[in-house]
Amino acid sequence: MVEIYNMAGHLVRRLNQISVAIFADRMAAEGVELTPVQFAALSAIDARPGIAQAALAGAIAYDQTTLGGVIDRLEQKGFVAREVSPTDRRARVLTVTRSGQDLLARVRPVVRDLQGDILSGLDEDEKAQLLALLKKTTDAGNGKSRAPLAPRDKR
Amino acid sequence: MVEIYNMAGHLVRRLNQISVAIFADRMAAEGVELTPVQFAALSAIDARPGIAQAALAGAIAYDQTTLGGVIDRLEQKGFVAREVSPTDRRARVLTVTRSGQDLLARVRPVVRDLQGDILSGLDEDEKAQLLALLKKTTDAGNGKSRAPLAPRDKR
DNA sequence: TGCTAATAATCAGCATGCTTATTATATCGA
DNA sequence: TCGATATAATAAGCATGCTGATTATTAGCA
Repeated sequence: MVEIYNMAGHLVRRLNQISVAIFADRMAAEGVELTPVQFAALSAIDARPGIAQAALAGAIAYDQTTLGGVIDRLEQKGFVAREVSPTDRRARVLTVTRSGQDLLARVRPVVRDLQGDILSGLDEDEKAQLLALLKKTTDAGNGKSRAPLAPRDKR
Repeated sequence: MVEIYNMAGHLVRRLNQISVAIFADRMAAEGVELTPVQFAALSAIDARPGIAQAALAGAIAYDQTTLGGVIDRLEQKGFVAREVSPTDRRARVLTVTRSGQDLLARVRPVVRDLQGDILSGLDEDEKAQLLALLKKTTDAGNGKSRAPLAPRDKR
């Protein structure tokens, strides 16, 4: 056991991989073209109609550039509308279209249901424990992505 | 709380994101150009000199195509040598170069050390618990990525 | 007010990660 | 041994995810 298999980083990568694969399978079974990332964005916009891209990126911890691309695709599929903000011409304001709402209604129970499958091999207590620990540590590690531990040193 | 924030998928994505960011920070601080994925591959090759790409992909749960690209970059940086297998001309056999070994020696303690930081906000008991649960569920969910739950239906 | 600094979005560029398809080579069974 | 099948690697194509740069716009301050 001189290796990576017990490392948090590796295990988390693996579990994320499993999670994404399960999501893809379920959506395919449902005949729906939607990635986990797209679902999260759509769901979050639905909860905050009129939110701007930057704020949304913060809310669901996506990189702003990445989110731009995600919204592109959601817009192209007709699930999201993107408009210039009336109060800030730099910002783009997002809303879920009717078609997006229909999709959400259809897909939400499937997504809720599949969460349990991601944590396969665990009993209910263990799942709850794991979830609680994940929540605790992600909350603590909050600004880790776009706010580097070390200050931007270049210049 | 009508949302994604308590979902396993979202939390795991976040934690992976945090993990990758911490790794990148530490490597940058070390003046080393190495991603988590590249480190895992290099470390695994070092543990199994002469392993072929397909077998390595299986060992560390990487997609075979993805691994091809990872090895490309490790080879280009001079950390890994790739040769046609003497027993199977389809296969490419991998070994860590001297330079790769030096890098591993230098970076391994840093990687080991950073694992604890990924699980910030947890005490030692909680970290051990989370690690054990992650291990248990990833072991159970093993074939989830390249072995779909539903059979390939197209055609 | 006018200039500077910050912010929102986007672009280019690179690394994962996966799918489908293609090529080269092995393997297995008739 | 030949032929169908399987396997190893790679290519093309798309979706995340991040960095650094650029443009447009806003905010803050002298």
